[in-house]
Amino acid sequence: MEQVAPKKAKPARRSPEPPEAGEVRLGALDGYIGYHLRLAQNASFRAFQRKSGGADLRPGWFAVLSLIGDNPGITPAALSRAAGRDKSTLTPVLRDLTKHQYVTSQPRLGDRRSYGLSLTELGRERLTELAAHAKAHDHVLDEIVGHEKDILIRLLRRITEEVG
Amino acid sequence: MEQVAPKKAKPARRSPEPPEAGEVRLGALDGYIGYHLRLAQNASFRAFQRKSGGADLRPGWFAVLSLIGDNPGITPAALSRAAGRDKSTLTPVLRDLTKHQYVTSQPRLGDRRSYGLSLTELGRERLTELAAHAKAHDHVLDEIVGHEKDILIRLLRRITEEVG
DNA sequence: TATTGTTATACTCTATAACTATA
DNA sequence: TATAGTTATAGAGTATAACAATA
Repeated sequence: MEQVAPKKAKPARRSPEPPEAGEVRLGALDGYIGYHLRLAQNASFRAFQRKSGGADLRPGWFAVLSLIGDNPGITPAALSRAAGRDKSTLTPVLRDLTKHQYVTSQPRLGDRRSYGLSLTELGRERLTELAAHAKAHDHVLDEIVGHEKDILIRLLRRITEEVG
Repeated sequence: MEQVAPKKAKPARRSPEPPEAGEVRLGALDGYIGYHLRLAQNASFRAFQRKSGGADLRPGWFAVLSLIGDNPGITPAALSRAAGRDKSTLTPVLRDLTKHQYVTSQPRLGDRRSYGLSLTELGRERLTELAAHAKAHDHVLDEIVGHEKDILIRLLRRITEEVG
């Protein structure tokens, strides 16, 4: 549970009276799923950012690009539902991805309010590139959880679907 | 007073050609621990916010209050390490908690740069109250994961500690 | 020199509300 | 009336950098 940057760890070892560094009691917090969920997600997210920071990989891009790649013609609304976020959060992402020529839109025949999204050739290349980073990152997670990965994903998915 | 549960689901059930609502393929994303971690944490966080919004329960308060309660005399720096966030993020939280009379500071005898934190009687009451909300929320999570709670927490903790 | 706590600043992710153009 | 997409605004959570005081 240390900082992200260097490895200057060196237990202060003073601890005159009050609870110091490593010996803090988590107490009731330790039994909360929500607490551990937050810590783990945060740690994972920061590690991911760190690892891909140099590659112009916005954390929000990969999931969107990947979903479009697997669902050519998908609409922004369907995308937002699949990604579990509000449609308004997608607008800037899609604008960026379009500006970078990773994504194109086609008008939808039956509904002029909407439009279908798909990857350009460039977008496909970009996705491949980003997927390599994501895979490397997730590989670390895979190693940490080992053979219990299936259980973990099943539980997380259940939380996503049923919490409310 | 305003209920936040509109609950106006309305399955569109049209799906002419492109991937619509529920039938989106997650594709590669589905195998990523990081992806499910993010979705689950987000869903859980929002549910928690929704449930406790009326009670003036800032999501960031409970963990801090709880940690101080379990570690009287803890310093802000130790607190930040225990909570896994930067010390600068604690300053405003502690200011609020102090302003509300939930937390007090005592000077530290051996180190005049720092100070020890502890709960006031009011803070202890507040913590009890917040803990009830948190417990209710986490109870939902408990039910979702069932008997595999221990496994889940163990895996999450391992991720928190080892990712990097 | 290193650490504690504070301040200033900024970025990401996300949400709600209001608006348009359709449907 | 309801939905799709956009815009504007807001808030939570977090980070980094620089600073003064102290170690």
